[in-house]
Amino acid sequence: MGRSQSDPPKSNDQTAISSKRKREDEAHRRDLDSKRKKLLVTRRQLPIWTHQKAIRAAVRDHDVLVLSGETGSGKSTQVPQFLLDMFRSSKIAVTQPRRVAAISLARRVADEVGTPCGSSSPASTVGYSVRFDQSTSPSTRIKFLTEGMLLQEMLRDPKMSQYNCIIVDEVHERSINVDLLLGFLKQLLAERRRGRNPLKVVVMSATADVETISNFFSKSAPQTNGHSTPVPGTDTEDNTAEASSAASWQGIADDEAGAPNDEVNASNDTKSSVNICHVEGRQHPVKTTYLPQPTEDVIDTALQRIFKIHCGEPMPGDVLVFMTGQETIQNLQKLLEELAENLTRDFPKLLVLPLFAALSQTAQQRIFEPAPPNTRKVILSTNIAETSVTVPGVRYVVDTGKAKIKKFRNQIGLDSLLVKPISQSSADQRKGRAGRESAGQCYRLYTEEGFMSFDRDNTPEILRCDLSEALLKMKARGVDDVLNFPFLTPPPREALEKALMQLLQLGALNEDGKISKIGLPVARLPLTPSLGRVIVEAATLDCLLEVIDIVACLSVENIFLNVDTEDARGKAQEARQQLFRRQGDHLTLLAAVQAYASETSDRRRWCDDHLISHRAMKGAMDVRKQLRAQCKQAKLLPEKAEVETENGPPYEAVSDNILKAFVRGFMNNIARLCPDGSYKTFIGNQTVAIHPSSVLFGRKVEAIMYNEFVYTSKAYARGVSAVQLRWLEEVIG
DNA sequence: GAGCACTGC
Repeated sequence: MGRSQSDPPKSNDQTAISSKRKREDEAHRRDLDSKRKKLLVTRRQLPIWTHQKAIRAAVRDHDVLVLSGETGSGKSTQVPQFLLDMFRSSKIAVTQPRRVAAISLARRVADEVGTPCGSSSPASTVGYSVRFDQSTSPSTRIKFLTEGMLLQEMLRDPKMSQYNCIIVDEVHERSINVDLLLGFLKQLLAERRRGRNPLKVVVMSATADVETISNFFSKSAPQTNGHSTPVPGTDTEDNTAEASSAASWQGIADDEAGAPNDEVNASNDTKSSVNICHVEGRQHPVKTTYLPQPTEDVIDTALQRIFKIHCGEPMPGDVLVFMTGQETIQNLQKLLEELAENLTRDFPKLLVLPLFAALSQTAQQRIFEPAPPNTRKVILSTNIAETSVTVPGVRYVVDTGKAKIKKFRNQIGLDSLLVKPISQSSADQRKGRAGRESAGQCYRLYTEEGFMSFDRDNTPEILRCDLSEALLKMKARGVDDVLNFPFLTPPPREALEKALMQLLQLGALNEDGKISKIGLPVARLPLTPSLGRVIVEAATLDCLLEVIDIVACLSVENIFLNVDTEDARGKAQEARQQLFRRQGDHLTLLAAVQAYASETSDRRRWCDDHLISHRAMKGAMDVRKQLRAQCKQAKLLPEKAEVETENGPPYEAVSDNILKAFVRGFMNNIARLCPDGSYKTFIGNQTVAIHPSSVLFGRKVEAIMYNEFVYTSKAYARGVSAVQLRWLEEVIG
């Protein structure tokens, strides 16, 4: 980064500044290097370290490496580094299901490599890319990204030409994005093998069930694009300078994976050569205890177990209790706190902390604070502690064996969210949370027979959700025959057909099943096809800025905080009342965004005064900014649309059009009022109740349109507005 | 007068 000799002569001051700068740079480099050397000591102790040569050889000699390794093996941080010098001229992508993981892994790996992270320096070789936060440099060689981000990149660069290696991590979680990604990669491997720029894929999973994935890649799949002709493949080129012998691989290679390799490249080009590697994890032992008899009352059993641990087990050692939801957590918290009052002084104190996603950031932060002296923490948590949040100091896990699980019923377009038994792998994941720092214990509040009756693995999301978004992404990638797409787990044909029907109805597909002029921008928007369609419709109805504001709110958690105490009502409730619009939730959200955006002095305080979540509002503003930018790119919004909605004409003038735009995207979600006072869906004649969180709750209007149809204790409509039935004809016509 | 687990673009 030194100056070239052609630079103009510098003044003394400039010379002084530039030499100071040089000294600082030098110091910074030394800093990074000493950090790197220190970390190298720890890296060498990781279980995966001894597999380095084998992993490099496997990637060199095969198209796909399937790597299984339990927590603590070091695979997420080490594998990208092992492969770095094999791909000199291009990038390695590493996908993660969650943003925090992508960012923290990038920071860690940057330290280990000895490079600044992300965009902090043009020389940085390790970066990350997640929604709203991209941190890369021209020199980035390892890029951590969320699965959704890589899918988004794939829509813009179908060949993924900037990457020679794609590492897909945490595949065992089986998010719909990971399934989609694996299908696309299977197709892409075949395409890229024919070119000069072959692609390597590494699939990493925490469970030993690597066979399914291995078979998936090594078996041929029907071609999805008719124009491609099978070309005899060449063996993958040896693009590493290292002459590492494949012999060291033999000990680890699985015979079953090695066997089909010989024929792979010769016959059908959707087959890839696959190798399997297993790396042991590093966890402390956890002792498991089951109930002798099933329990009638899990809450009561949990209560007793927590007190037995607290009074019988030595300090320190916090307790993590896995429960189903906010309500049960708060109930148990109350019971525990009452009983803890009566504890004699012989026992340590008890600090009960709830943990669920809807909790404010500061309340969640409390689990990381050290407990006061002579106090044991009991954390009552939802599934959030299973994957997303690591609770420190836990030595005891209490597992109720249940979770709330969402499932989409495509026959009626209804989501159910019900308490169900978890899977065995989920139970083991929960148990593992007791052994992160030292040996621990896990109390399962079910019998061993109960455990044996659990499903082996979580049901992949692709079998549980609305497929319209996934199918539209496929169509946008040119996958015409979605019924024959290489799915790792093929969804039922009925579910695929239903989603195709939905896309046709939205006008996102042409009659021939190919993506339409409307479908293309919809596919690129970070929204469901329905909401994307609403955006496109709003552009023609001249209310796009307003609709973007509403859609932004619908894309984040509920902006209205729950009021559970009488005290919290009163003034604040009254202030919020000013935002309520009689037409329903959509215009109420718009009023809230406009009021928030026009508040220039203290937005946090404005939120507090109105019982509105500041976190959600900030999120909505991020989405709004992104949607506006993307709408400009898609020419839905004029380039110079700098008109702030809050300064524009009153939205009353366009309020009907706003709701009509929503009706276009949610034509199946219309219900009309019946003489008995209930609402029945226009299609299917199902009874729906307006959710208590809606401003229309308890109101009677001619007809309602809603964004979500969720079954919990009964079938509820959420995100509801009053509409006129004649709009339906108008919108369709 | 009743209540949504968790991610992600």
